[in-house]
Amino acid sequence: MTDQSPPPLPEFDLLGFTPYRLAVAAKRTSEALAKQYRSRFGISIPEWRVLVHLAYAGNVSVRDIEARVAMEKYEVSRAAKRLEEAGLIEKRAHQTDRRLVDLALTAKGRLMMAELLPIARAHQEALEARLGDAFEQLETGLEKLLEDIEPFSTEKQAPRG
Amino acid sequence: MTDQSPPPLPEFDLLGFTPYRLAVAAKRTSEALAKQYRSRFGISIPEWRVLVHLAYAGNVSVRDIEARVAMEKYEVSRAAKRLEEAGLIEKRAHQTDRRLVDLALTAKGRLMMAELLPIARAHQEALEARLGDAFEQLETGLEKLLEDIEPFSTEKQAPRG
DNA sequence: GCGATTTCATTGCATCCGCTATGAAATCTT
DNA sequence: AAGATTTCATAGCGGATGCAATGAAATCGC
Repeated sequence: MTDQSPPPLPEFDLLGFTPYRLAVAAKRTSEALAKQYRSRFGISIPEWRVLVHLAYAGNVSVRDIEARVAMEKYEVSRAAKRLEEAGLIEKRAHQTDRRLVDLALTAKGRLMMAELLPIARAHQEALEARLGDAFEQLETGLEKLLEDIEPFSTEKQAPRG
Repeated sequence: MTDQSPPPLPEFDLLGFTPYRLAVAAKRTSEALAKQYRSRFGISIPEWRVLVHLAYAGNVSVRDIEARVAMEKYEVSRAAKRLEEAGLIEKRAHQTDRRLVDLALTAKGRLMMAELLPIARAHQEALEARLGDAFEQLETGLEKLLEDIEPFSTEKQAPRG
């Protein structure tokens, strides 16, 4: 006789699945802020990441940003293109290595960041306040989770000043 | 005299910014698995989420899945469309409410899930093992972070068995 | 020093995504 | 019980994303 009843599937709890939980948490924590970035300043998350990096790293190439921030090269490239079109950053050819493109904030970009950064900071503080003690725990977990991906600049850090 | 030096920007550490860290963590933990889903089974993350839900929730509508899993209605709808085209799920009109679409795994879908679920489970276990004690901490943090979004079924739970 | 290889950045293409509008069916209102 | 409102699912459209291919410049190997 052929078996009519389907074979039982192994139990699996999606809501307890760590990759899922992290994805939801990431979306949840960035949603409100990303909406502000977009509606008030017209920038996306990849663009925001590039801007933040430029805000405290001076002139850097696409490659540098890719290495530091968890972004693919083409993401950086496209973000940079849009930011340049918006007049927020400038691209300049590198002095000695003409393959590299040096990125830097324009005055307009700096002004915008001067407005944006405190908002992000406040967001972070609100988040920490809401989590209370749980924030430390979250951090411990994230630290461990990211530990062998975080120390980006293992081989490429020399060229940077 | 005009001020030539740019105004100093407030300090901001992107690498310590929780939304950023969560995004990286989410990407990192799902990357390897998602690649397998895609290359070996041809399914995306939204599709995977729908499948998992169907695997242990029997017949459900798009609306049900939207309520349980953190997905928008149109994401579920499109995932369902692709899954139907792939022969992994079946859509049927609901008995009494013809607006609803009941989704259910096909035999083919069940077979695939029987293969997929143990892989996901092993992935979770490997992750927990790698994190060690830090896993509990991560969980505590995530729990708190998600707490007021997690209890989905507040109003719509009655219809489900 | 010159061709082969590698590195850096961008782009083409196909797909995917988010938002909004649409259509269909049920429920509410009077 | 008929019209207005709400709920459910999908489709259209513009833009974003991922991947692989391309182009340009530097470095390597002989």
